[in-house]
Amino acid sequence: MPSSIFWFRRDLRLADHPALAAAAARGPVVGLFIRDAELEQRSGAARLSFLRSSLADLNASMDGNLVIKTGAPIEALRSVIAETGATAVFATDDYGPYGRSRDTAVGEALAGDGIDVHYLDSPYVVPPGSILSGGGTPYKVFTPFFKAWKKHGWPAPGGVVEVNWDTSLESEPIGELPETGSELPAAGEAAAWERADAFLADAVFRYDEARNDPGIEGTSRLSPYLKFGTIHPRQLLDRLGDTRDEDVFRSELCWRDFYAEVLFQRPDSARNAFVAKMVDMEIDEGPLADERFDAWRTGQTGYPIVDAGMRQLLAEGWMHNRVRMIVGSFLVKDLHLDWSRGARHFMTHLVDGDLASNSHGWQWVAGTGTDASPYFRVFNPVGQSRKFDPTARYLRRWVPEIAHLDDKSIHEPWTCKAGAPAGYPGPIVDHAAERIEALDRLKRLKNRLEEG
DNA sequence: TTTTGAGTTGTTCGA
DNA sequence: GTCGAACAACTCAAA
Repeated sequence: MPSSIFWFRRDLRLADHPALAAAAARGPVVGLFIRDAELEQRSGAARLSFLRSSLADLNASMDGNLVIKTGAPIEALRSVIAETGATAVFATDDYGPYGRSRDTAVGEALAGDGIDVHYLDSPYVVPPGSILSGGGTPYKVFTPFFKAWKKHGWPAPGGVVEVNWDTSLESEPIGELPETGSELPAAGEAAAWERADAFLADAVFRYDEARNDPGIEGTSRLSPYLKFGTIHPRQLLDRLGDTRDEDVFRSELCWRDFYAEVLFQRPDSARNAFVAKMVDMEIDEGPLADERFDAWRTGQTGYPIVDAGMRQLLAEGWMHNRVRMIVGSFLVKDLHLDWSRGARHFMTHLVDGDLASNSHGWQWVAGTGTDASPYFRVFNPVGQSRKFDPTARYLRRWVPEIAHLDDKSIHEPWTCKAGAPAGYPGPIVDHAAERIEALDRLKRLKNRLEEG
């Protein structure tokens, strides 16, 4: 039997892998990863480094038989087909805008060459497009989607796939690990399970509360592994019980599916407001806006919780989710900048950067997304800091200039009796004033819509 | 078709 | 310090 090619993309694991199992059932398999310059350009150093470490781990699990090719996917696939005489290509289906158009083009081209192309399974619990509301339309609200998703169900995870790897090809290099200056998590399938086991044995049972405290390890930290498929969400669901806290974690996995579904239905929503009328919202641009964006980006806004988050992002390629919301709200509602500007910065630096979750997380914060959240929801960066980091453990870790301040004034150093600490900026804007400005802009938008 | 209930994560004000 | 109400009205999803 001639070999099949298994084309790895966002599924860098050997367990619970239906698409790989389908390839393996057909005979020898060339395990291929294509270094696509188009995708590498979109990754910052941290994500690229994590990806390459994940590939190195996968290669080790495959006894060194992972084949790397560099170039446009169709050319790389044709060259492997020419070298091995492979007659079929298998891959896990991709539902993002770039992946869909790439896979359609590749599928048509290879079909023309007489090659069988199979896209199976997905990186999600339920593949996008499978869950529709009673009216046959896609869901736009999370809660009914969550209910339908649970009702729909999912297959039990499979075991490790036994593969007869085709060893005839020389591989190109995985690529250097770019210098990031970031502390990245350990990559690979075993590392994913180490993290998952630790989380599922302990923090998951306090998840509802603990996930909101950025000063402790209360979140799963599994997002980078889910991004590259070193673990599949099915495998996590299979380990969850029915306590309230476990159900909250289950809902977080469902959010990942939900946003993939929304992006699948509306590919334009990666860059543009999901709610069309919000594109007319007034945003600030120009030199002052750029200066403020730079202060935000580098963690120099004078609001400790915002600066802590932005610095954590640069240092770890990751930011605590509670803090993602706070810095997002600050960019959009205090600085009046376009959410997509913040989203692009996140996508550059996040190790777990996922287009669907990132774009729609930002749109939720900006009020341009799928939920009908009340317009007066503006995060207060001081209030959030006091509420969720009461002992300032997170602030002291990431903003050492103010670490000596007491637990009360550290959240708003400008109120410090001894005067503002040296080496830390004063607040670049006044939150109370900018909150009112944000509400005014929404009011003005509404008035314009009513007139027009 | 119409009706009804509900909607991730908030803030502020005043009692 | 704590608590409930107001914020302002709209869209979605199901019955």
